[in-house]
Amino acid sequence: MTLMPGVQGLLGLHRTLVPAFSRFVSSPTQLTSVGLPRGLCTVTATVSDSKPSVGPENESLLESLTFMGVDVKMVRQRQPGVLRKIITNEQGLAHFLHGKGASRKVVAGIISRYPRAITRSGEHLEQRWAMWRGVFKSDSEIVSILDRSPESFFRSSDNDNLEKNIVFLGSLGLNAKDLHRLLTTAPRTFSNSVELNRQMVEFLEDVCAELGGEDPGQFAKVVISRNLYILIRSTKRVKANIDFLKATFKMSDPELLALLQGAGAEILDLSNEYLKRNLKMLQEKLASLGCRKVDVKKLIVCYPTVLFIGSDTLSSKLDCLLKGGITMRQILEKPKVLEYSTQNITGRLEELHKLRYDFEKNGINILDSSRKRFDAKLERLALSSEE
DNA sequence: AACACCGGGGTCTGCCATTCTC
DNA sequence: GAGAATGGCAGACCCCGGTGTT
Repeated sequence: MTLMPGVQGLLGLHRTLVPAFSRFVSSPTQLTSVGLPRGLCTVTATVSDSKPSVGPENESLLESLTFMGVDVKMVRQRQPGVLRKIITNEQGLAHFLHGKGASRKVVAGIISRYPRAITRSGEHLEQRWAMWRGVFKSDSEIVSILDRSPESFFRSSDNDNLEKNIVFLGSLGLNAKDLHRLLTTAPRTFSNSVELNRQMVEFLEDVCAELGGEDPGQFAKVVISRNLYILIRSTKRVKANIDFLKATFKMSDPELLALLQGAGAEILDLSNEYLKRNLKMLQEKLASLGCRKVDVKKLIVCYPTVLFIGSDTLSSKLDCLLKGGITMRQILEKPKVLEYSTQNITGRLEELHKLRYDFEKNGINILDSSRKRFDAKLERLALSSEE
């Protein structure tokens, strides 16, 4: 974690860029209103008529933000307290982010969506960025995450905690690639308190141990790398889902253990109500199509992702397959076809019908293939039908 | 060469509620 | 008591291709 002590000072040199709105300040971690050189910030306390009960908004800050293209209305709606602050670092933040390749528009978007970002000091930003750079390959990668989710980067001011998280997650056996995927996909994980992350990991280890698993540490690692969102969910939610699966299908411990560290990991973070609703609809739908209870269980065990699919989507997907001449038996045998969009399936069925493709004879694997492979197959079919 | 099996990769924030801190 | 920090929630799949087998 190498930091650049000179950068803070450098930032200050650029404050003259927009002299009228120069409101820079840097303090060790966060901006505070005590012990700072007055000359570095504009202190304006104009009475605002919008909210007389609390302190007035800082007019010069409002002007500064407006000038930067920030959506002040949005700021007021999200974190109104920020607008009342006497000392902020919006220019420093903007300069910092520009230096990392962010456009003016991106910066404005970041501040609009997570106003508290402007309360972070230059030094804090440098330090946090350096830590993220330890995981990412380039500044632009980080900029794109910030643009996507400013809150993930700015919500916590605790850089020590961030470092502890990186160490902790690394200690689980997650390698550099895993960490990269984790931070890209679920950046919020790194703003969680390390204690919260630890709780989830311990919870997963306990689950494994209770089910008679041999290596709880490995289990937790596998579940996390299979479901990158799990650390930003509550243990309450994950527990409810595990209990629900266990009770509903009366699974044995080894059966459940295998499911959870296999394809089942990805449905653990669904909202419990959603999971229940989807299963109920699935059971009803399959029953109406003549499937037995054992068929449903078998389907869930070998293809738990089916529970991820919303009931309307699933229903229309099944209808579309059945209408296209596929049988329920075939779908149960090759449930992966359900992974493709209804639109994709519909299109493929149409094309195959044109060529009088015989699903009875050839099976339905052709529906579960990449676009490239499907097109190649189609070409071959067209050629052979010409003969 | 064609197919089947199977695992991996992408992607997911923005808001509200509660607790902490000054 | 205000604002900051943190926890938790709803939302709701799709696609590709390596590799072993036939």
